[in-house]
Amino acid sequence: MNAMIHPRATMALCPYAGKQLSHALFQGLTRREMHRVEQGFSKETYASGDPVPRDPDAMPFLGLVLNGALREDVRDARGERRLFALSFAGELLSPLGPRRVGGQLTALEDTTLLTCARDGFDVLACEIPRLQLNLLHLLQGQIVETQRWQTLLGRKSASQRVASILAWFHARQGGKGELVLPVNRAELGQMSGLTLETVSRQIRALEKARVIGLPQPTRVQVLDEAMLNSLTGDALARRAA
Amino acid sequence: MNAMIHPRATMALCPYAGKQLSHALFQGLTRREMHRVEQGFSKETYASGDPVPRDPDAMPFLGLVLNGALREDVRDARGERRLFALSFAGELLSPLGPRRVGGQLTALEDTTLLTCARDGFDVLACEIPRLQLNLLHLLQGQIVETQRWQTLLGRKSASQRVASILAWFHARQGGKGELVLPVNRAELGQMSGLTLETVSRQIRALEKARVIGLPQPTRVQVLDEAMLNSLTGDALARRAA
DNA sequence: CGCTAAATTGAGTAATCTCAAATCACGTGG
DNA sequence: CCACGTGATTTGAGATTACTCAATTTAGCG
Repeated sequence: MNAMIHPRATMALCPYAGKQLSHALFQGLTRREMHRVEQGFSKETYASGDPVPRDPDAMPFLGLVLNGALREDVRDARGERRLFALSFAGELLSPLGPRRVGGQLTALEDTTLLTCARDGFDVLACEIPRLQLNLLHLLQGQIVETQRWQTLLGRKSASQRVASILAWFHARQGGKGELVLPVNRAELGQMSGLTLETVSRQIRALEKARVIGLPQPTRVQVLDEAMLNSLTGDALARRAA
Repeated sequence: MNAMIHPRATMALCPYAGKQLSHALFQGLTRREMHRVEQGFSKETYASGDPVPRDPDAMPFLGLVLNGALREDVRDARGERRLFALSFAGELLSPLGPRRVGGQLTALEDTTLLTCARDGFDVLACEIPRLQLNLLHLLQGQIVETQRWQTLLGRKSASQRVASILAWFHARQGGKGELVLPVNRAELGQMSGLTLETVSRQIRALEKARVIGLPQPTRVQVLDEAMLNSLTGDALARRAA
């Protein structure tokens, strides 16, 4: 994307930045359609820590994370703000329409976001049926993803939850040998429904078991990927006919 | 999308049964569009306990529960079948596309289901933009619903989970004074991530606290709705500016 | 009236949380 | 470059919660 310096939350709009937009939402579109899409969407870049100035209540929108990562915080029953979800490159940013009260998006690293007002998207989708199909595919993926969390939160032990989250980050970051935890222990706990102490103990246990290395608290080397995956408790349970 | 006879499962197909199809998915459609819709969807009825003979893996479809209720079972990591979700009248039946391996739908009571193959729906949605908009609204609602479960499973105590589930059934069944639990204690436990014993103890505790009455194990009288709601732990947390 | 499955209850155990203290990581100023 | 301060992380110990296993009671049904 291009140069863009900003103190806090400056944000540049560039309807078409010269490079191809690449995202599953645009799969299979013709060049003409892509051109149309580029007019309807706007691209924004955020530096690490920048809030995304959007109020989905006021104006529903569709967001695509082109690269980087975002965190979504919600306000819980007691009014506390807590980490609710993370979105990585290639993902759809939250669903659409009004989000939970008090939701807030923040860039975790340098992030490029492609957004489009909900109304505008409806128009585009009518013109480009393929766009609609792609959106449904993405939403489906999102729901499957949510089900994974439901399993995690409902039926897993602390060690399985932590292994699952690490494996998830690992996969999201391309399966490299080393991954970076974009959130601290307390936030890992909020995501997994555990306390920060329990998260810490489980991570250390994985380190002591030589499943992971921990050169720094936020850096994790995956030493034994197979073991990590098996510790998630997600059996290979395919076909049990 | 027509005639199809099934071995087991009493189920009648009636492309158009004379009565108006009423569902949020069809809100705002013209009569002409409704006619088109009626051709694309098929209506099926199931008696209590009937399985819904669908393999979403083989043929993705969209399902609307017109009345009655369905349960969805999935196969967990150990290959065990367990209750995953319930769908009541007016709801969208699972999302779309491939479901988890081993998923199975079963009618909990006399149920009318309106279904449409995924491909057919895409065609319809192109013709009728409003249909697509409505679907997105429904999906959004579904995701919000899933988030509610995520909160329940991740951050609630046993008593809050049980209160939440009862309050949820209560709301789903129209908020009458008495509600019927369509599932047993073990299944309530599977939904809420608790054991059947814990569910039982919590329900009895609510009874002893005179929040609910329990004339029969599957019948619950809501004696103190306000108390029940407060016990869910979902604070009224609006605006805390 | 049995029979069977569901539900309840009890007692002991295991896992996780809470609270508190110690250690570590890292940026700042000397 | 190093001491210092702050916040994150780790560790420990005891309290709680929910689970497990077992026994008992209840509900539904022929």
